[in-house]
Amino acid sequence: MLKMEDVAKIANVSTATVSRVLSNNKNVSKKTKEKVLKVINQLEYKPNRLASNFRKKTSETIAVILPDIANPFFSEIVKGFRDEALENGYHLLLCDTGNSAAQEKEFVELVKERFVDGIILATARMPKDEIYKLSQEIPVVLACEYVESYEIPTVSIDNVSAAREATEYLIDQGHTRIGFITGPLEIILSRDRVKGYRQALLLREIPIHDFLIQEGDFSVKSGYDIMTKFLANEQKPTAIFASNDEMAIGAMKACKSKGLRIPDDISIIGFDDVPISTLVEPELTTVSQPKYEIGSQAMKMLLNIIETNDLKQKQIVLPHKLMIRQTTHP
Amino acid sequence: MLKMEDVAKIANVSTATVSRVLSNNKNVSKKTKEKVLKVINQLEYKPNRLASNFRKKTSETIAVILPDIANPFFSEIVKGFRDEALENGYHLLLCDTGNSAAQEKEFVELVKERFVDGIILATARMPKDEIYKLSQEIPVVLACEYVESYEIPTVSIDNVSAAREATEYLIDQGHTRIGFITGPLEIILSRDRVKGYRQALLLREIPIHDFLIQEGDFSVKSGYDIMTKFLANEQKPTAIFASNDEMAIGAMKACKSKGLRIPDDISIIGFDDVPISTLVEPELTTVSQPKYEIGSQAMKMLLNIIETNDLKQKQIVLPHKLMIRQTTHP
DNA sequence: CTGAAAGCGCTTACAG
DNA sequence: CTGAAAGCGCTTACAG
Repeated sequence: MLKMEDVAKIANVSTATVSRVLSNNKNVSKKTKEKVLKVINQLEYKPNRLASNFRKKTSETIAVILPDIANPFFSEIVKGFRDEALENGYHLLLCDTGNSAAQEKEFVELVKERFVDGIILATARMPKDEIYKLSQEIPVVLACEYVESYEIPTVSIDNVSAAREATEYLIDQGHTRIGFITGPLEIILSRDRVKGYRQALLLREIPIHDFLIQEGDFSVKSGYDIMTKFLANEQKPTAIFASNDEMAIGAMKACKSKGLRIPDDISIIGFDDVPISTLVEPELTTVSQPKYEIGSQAMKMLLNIIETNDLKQKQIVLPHKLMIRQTTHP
Repeated sequence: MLKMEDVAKIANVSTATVSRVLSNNKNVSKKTKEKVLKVINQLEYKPNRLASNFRKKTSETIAVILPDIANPFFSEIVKGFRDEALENGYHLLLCDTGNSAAQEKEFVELVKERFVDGIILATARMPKDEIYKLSQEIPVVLACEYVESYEIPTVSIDNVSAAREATEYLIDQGHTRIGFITGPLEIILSRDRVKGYRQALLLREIPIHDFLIQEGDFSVKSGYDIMTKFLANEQKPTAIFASNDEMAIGAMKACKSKGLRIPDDISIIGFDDVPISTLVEPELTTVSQPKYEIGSQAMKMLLNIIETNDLKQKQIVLPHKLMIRQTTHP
């Protein structure tokens, strides 16, 4: 393997100069630069990244910690991360926690040792103050969730308002018994969506029944199971709002298996607008998030923190949109 | 940041000894080892991975190059990669080519500079001989595809036989005009599946019509468009075999929009058995691959090549299974 | 079993 | 604008 020394010798300059050329340092005369570049090309010299990273104490990689890469919601966000990172010469180290808080913690530790340049948490299960602590040690951006009262950089939609609007939409259609299938409550965005749901009922002076709020785990199965439980109750809900599309689809399955027609007998709204939501029948009404945008903006923000150490905008809130399709009346 | 030197000083040993303790080298007395470990724990010393990697010329990361992380087929395989890698102290550098051959090539180059310890190609768009060349430069395992006539390590199902069997299943049900929606033909596994389809027709002495073989790009939309084209033809197929589930689902949509009943008017078989296949209605009959297993075995093989430089088994073929559901008659 | 010392291939003050 | 030289924090023959 060729070293910088070899290049320097042939180009008749010092390794310092070669290094400067490679890093696009301005303190090199045009003539020298051209000469060195020519030798580099001829020799097909590739600098040793391991050495360079070690020397500069950077790895040019960003750790992305997320619950489940197989979840199409996250894979779309990851595309945003990736494009933005790659464009700036960074690579992604993907850490899939398998929805486990313990794994999440482990990854955070692992990743700190690895000298990644920054961390993106796409949804966090750890408590706010730990995220805050982490962000003091290493650049961190939280994607998909908004954290109040801390100076943690976040990129997300307004989950509270989004959930409130979807619930109000159901209320506008005359529903008063609206079942809410929430995601795991240790996750901030889950709590925010519950908050939005409750706000809507409160605003419209509709009584809140605890029984109508049930916690799932974002899987199709949990949606199915909870819906089955709802339907076994004598005071069945007439509409369902689920905190993600998978659970909504699980709920749809349960309704169909009981012979209920959607949306005539029961209305259903999901959250996220993942591709499956237009593949099921009827097509799912759902709250759409700008997934790719969340990803790219979060990465942009992180790289900005890393490179300038100056963060102008601490929190970005992106717009959401209720996609009215066929599981609710228009 | 603490260095090894600090630990050595306090423990009253040389850095060489500390390094040996850390790497679990046997040439350290039990007593010394304990002493050093104690100091390491007290000081909460973490070795600098960047330095260690540089020195050892390894990065302890594996590059995974795949077409599309958002595709649930790949995300399941990635889980297999990840679990196996993590268990052995390796991390994954995920490179999503966005289904582009050019991007794939770029990643290969990028990754070679990065000193990753090995590469997994989950499906390759580059020609066989380039894969072979690459595998001489750096440990490579090809996942999902089988390459004949080269010594490239692969982990896959037998795509030819799987496609043949699925086609024969349709023939057994009396179909003779079977439309085949293939994936991009630059991909080996696409060609293998076409091969299996043709073999089945040949074996059963059913004429092969070129018109019935159409190339999609693995997307729902391409399945929809091709199906629409099939249906516009006066000699419509009575059954469809698609090279992945997304295209099969696209085909289903097209059939439904024309008022065709599945499976009564037309039978459909997909490939891969991704989660959506049981969420659509009717549930999709499809060829199931052991996705997770493909991932973990491929990673195991790669790590084996890296660490022992000795590869006992060059090619692994895992079993597939036709999952008969509701888009075909039983 | 242990240590002294060289060296991995870069980058970066420093001096000119 | 350029070079000599130190040094990043480890690991690894080598010698004992």
